[in-house]
Amino acid sequence: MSHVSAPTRRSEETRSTAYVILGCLRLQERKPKESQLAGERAATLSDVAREAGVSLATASRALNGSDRVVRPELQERVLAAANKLGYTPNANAQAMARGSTETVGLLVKDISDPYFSTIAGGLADEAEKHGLLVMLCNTGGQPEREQKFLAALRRQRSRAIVLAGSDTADVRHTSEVADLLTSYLDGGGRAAAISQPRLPVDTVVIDNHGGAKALAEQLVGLGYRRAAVLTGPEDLLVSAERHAGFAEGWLEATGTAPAYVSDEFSRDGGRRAMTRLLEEGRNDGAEVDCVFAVNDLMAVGALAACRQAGVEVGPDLAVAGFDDIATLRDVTPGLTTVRLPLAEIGRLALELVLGKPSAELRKRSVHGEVVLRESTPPRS
Amino acid sequence: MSHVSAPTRRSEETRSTAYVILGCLRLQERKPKESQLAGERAATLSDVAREAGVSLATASRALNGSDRVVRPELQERVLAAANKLGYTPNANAQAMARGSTETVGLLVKDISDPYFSTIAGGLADEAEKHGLLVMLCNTGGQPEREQKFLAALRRQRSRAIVLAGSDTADVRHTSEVADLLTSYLDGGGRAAAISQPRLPVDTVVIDNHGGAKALAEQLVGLGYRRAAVLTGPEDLLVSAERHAGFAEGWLEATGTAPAYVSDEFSRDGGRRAMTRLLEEGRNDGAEVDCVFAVNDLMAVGALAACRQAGVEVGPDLAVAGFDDIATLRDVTPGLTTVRLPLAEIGRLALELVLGKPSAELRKRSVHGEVVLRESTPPRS
DNA sequence: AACCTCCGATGAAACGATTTAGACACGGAC
DNA sequence: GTCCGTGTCTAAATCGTTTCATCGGAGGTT
Repeated sequence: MSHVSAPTRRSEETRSTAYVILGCLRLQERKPKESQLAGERAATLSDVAREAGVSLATASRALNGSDRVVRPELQERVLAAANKLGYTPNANAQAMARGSTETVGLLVKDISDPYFSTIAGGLADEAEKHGLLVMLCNTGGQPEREQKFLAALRRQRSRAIVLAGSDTADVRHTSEVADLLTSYLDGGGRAAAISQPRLPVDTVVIDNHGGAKALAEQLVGLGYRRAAVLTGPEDLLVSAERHAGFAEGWLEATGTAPAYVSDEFSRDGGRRAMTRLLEEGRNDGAEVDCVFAVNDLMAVGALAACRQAGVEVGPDLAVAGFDDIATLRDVTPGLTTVRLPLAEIGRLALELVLGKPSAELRKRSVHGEVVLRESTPPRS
Repeated sequence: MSHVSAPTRRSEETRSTAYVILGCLRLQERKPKESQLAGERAATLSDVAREAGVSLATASRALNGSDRVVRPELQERVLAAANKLGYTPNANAQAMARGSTETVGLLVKDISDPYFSTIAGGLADEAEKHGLLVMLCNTGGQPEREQKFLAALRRQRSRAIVLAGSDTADVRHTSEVADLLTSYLDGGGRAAAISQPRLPVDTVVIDNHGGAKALAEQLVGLGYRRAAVLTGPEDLLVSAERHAGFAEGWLEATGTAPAYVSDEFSRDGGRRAMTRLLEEGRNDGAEVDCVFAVNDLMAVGALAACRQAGVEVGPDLAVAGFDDIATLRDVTPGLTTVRLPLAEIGRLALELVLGKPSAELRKRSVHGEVVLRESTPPRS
């Protein structure tokens, strides 16, 4: 077989490697139906047992060596047979027989948001270490979807669930989620939440309040005196906590409370809020020297608004954010923010949810670290 | 029951809603072991059937009404029984009996990379519409991990697999992946790839070459004459394609080939490459007026390097990227780039993999759109 | 030689669904 | 009165593993 470039010349023995030679791998001739009808169904454990000339039980033990009491010689024969037949255990059957799976569910509001994707990355890495698979559930912040996913994960008999999602003050929804969760827990599942302290499960608590407060103190230390906060929707807990923390710090340090404007918890929300803030400031003359956006995305929107309005961030006006999103570390001017170890948070959440269960709710606190950059220079 | 604030007063009937009244929901008293031993195991379909006074078969039909031939009255009785017992179908058992699952696997190199997370977002949304769950596999670009995940997805009898991952010229690895994939396909699975044309499966082809070429043409049109390309590792296909496309366009338009520097396919790689480029330029006097980084992350790194070196991007030097990552749309100066409909690509990949199988390989092309911003002003 | 112990392997019963083939009752047509 | 559909429901087989009793035999004690 000289060159394999003529697809017609390809024979059976070439199936595994020959087509690699081509720049573009070719699909070998599949016969979608025939192969199944021809009794070529996936090899099962009984097939392996028969091939090796042992019983089902022995084959099972030899393969997953649970309570390894199988003669080495037999073990080898079974392994060889499995290999020869291309045996792949059926995880669903295993799950049924064992009564537990190797799957954990992860609920996020929006995986394309770097906040969540970074958490997901950390969690996925940790999961891989434990040999677990991650079910990604993108709720889009819709309560129905969140509940649907929760139900689905329960059906799947997921070993554990991590909620990193929408964290609203919607009592009705929260209570329904709590219900689903407790019945899931009753069924032997494990669950943990990230920064949703209202849920009746173990939680990775992010110190939003403290981080924002520390930021406020630093800003006052830099010489700023009149602040405004760009917040998300009122019922979004993260936003509310950060707002409150900042306000508290600011009040304690300056004796005045910061103003605030709220809009969407997104880049565009930040831009709109900032635009409004600038207009109002011009109108009533009560201009601020410093703006805190409750997350980096909003802060970046604010930067854009400033640019458009001809306000130079840094000299004219200080802007700070929260999260320290990696891809945003290069905006100009460098954005002062509160760094959150997001990947670590994901890792921690999985650790928490896999740790041995305890009667009382476990909490694991994570603190942010203020990172000063050029968007908040010392005030002259 | 006036105020429920005293946990001790809580009785059985309050289980579903009462604790919601508290600011912080409380875990109801769980008895981790007892409840299981007390025969309180999850309700099964037989339980429901018994409760409703019908047979297993009827209960099954009534619930998932496949070939609906069950009397409405009975149907209702079954539904009521299921509801009363809090019945949750066991997806694993269903998967076994039906021989198929509701799960699709998604392999990405790094979910915390906005490129992949945006694709994942699009795919997840589409999956939700089809009632499918997404298994997220974060390969970290490690071949062994990729193969492990593929095997795991096969064990799980995933309905389909989408590969959006590492796309290297490593022939050995690619061939092993191809092997795993074909045996998965033989087992009745479906698979598709994103921008990995060497794999023997349906593919969403991203026109990296054309996009980069178009970008080159536009830049020449703006008056640039001496270009350099910041590439990723040589064996990374995306990088190579974009490099080649840009080079081709540039060569055709100016008659000269662009120089290039390669480094990691990341922000830091871009920064290092740019730094080296600037140094070399100063040394041999062959300075460039325009730099194309093969993705936005590298471009942003390049911007940082320029800033540090005191080179003003725009007036002094043009910089362009590729992808149009959403969170990077606000860097300053605005980054010229080639916009890719990433979410759409994820959606498309799922569509492709769920579409009815065909004998020949299906390809779906996606083109980028050049977006000019301030980082590449018209050359005076 | 009879008895007791282990050790290693096996048979068969779960696990929780779906689904096929069969049973039963009821009418209408001849 | 017999025959044949038709419409519902049930019994039982099946899916692929795990695991709990068993059970046969080898080896050591008395």
